[in-house]
Amino acid sequence: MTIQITLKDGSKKTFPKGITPLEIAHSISPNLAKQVLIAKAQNTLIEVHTPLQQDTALQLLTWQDAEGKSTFWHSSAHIMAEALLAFFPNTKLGIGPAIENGFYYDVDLDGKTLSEDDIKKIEIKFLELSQQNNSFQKENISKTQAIEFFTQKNDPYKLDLLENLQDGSISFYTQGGFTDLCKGPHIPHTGFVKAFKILNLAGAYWRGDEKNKMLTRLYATSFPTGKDLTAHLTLLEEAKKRDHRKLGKELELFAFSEKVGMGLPLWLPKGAILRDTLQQFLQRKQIQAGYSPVITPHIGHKELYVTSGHYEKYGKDSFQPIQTPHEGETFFLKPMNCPHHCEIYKTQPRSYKDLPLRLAEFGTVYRYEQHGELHGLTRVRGFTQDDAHLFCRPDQVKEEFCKVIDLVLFVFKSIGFTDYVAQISLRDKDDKAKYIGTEENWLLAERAIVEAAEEKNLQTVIEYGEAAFYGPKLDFIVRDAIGRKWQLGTIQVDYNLPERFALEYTDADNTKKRPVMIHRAPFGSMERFVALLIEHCAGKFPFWLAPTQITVLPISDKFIPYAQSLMQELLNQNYRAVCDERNEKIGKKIRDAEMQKVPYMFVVGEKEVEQNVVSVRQHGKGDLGQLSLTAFVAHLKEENANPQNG
RNA sequence: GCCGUUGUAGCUCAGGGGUAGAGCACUUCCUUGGUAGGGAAGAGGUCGUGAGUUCGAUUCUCACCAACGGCUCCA
Repeated sequence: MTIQITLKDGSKKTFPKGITPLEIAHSISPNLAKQVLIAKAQNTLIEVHTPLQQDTALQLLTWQDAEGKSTFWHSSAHIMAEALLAFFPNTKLGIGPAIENGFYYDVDLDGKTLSEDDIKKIEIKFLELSQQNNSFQKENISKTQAIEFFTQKNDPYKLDLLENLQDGSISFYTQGGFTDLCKGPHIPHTGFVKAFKILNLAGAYWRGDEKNKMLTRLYATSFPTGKDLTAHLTLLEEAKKRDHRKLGKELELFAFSEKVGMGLPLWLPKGAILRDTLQQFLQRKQIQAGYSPVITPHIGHKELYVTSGHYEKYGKDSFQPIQTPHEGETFFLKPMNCPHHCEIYKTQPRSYKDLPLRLAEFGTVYRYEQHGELHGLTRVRGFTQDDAHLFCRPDQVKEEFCKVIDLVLFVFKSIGFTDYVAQISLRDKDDKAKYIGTEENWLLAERAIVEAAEEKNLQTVIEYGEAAFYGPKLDFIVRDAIGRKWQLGTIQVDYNLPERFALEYTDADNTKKRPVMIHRAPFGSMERFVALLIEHCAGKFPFWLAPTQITVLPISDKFIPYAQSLMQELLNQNYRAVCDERNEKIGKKIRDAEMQKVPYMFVVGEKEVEQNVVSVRQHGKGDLGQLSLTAFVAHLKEENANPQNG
């Protein structure tokens, strides 16, 4: 009795029936057999000791494979639980899945907290256990037995999990002295895990529901060699150096003040220049694309938000109202710009010929975010959206969508963002009742988004049920230095506000029609965009965005007049230049300019004055030699094309 | 809002029951220099805020505030 195995490279081999993936690995090479963690047969993960009974397409997965890693980490979570229980036997276990770059386990420590010493002890115990090469043994078990087991252990979380499991599909895994409810699969034995570190502790609600008890989440990672762990920790350190909060302080871009209030960023001179440059860049591009800039106030009458529906939905969770002392009026800080823009739409009767109408505003909004949620510039309470609202006919939705995607992609390309994903959020297929707007319009809009994303060749993820109640949307998701995901650009279709504000246009047949509204923000917000920009380029901004573009460094104060004249000439040509007149040696001035990541430095002394030239030094690259100012400016124009002209 | 950690000079951090220290930055003086830190002197802090324990608290306890790591949330 033989079976045919098709391997990853397409080759077919014949083996006796009942052979295991591990034996097959052995037959290929003993080295592979040492590395194989898990196998994949007909797209299902199976353990390496599983006998194969029929013809199968088989993949042997190692640490090099994503699924090899996640299995490795999941098994590591079991070992960590075993190590933890060795010191805290009363701990109740929640869930312990693999995640990106590691794994976690949610545990109920029975009121105890873990100290640094405890962590160290657990880490040592973990390695002790892994060295025992304990195999992961699976045991299928009936639901009754499982419930009995965890009732005896008094573990409410596992019992909760069991409630949702089908009898017959329940399995336990045991390694060493530790048994856990788990559907598997696992790596062959604990010995594969040679390096382990607990990264941090955090609170997490059981099942992610804030009504439930908060458990302690141990985040950890593990590797097949100590070298891999060291490399990973080095990577984390490097990422921390890019953190926009650290660089924002070092490069004097922005700050926070307890007195001003949490989550309310103060833009320092250098940060303000950067932000302003970005804003002008987009503003110009938008005018080219047929947008009309508008400006609206920072507060709005309560009635505005009653009409928009935001008052009812968010009124009590927002910044509290502002009362006028005499008229008895109530105002709110504006949490978004759309209602104001709807009122602008209504200032005159609109014809189908006027559409699309694209109203754009860099509008500052205020939202009362939970204080635990605030994070540097990426999550704040007062921020400026690069907002615009496109009022269009239903048949224009797709074209407008495509144009916005073009604009977003242009922005990303100009900045050098390449690592992003477009997330399309559509309705929940099973619960269409919670959405407003007609079925016809939804279908039209959803199709328009999907098609537009396809036409523009976006790498997309479709999420059902993630749409806003008022319409589907497309968000651009970008990662920060530490791998956290943030929504930047967004494009959202809205059927709600046109309805609530009773927006109309007169169609060709002289009937009143309702326009569709599209919200869009390529940057998302100036704050979040700048944060990710800082991390993306590690503070080394492209020339056109650098707060200081050129620093002139006189060798001694004899040459300050010449240095000043150079600076002035650069300023006259609209470059951002400064002159370092401090009584310091040139080495020190260069060091400081390098640390501030200024793109170009002019070193000027006797030679330069005599020949009327500058010695140019480029950040991170060093001495470029001597040039006349004219030649340098020509070089700049060649090297640093401003994307505004693109 | 919830769980955990942290809070000492403008910044980065050390210290510790008897009212504080370093480096950088800052001010003044010396130095006038050639591609990543020249030298000296000086000024700077109610040790996050408030209460409690104590003869005495910046240090120990508690509460509050804020930052950080997460969870929940995110128009």
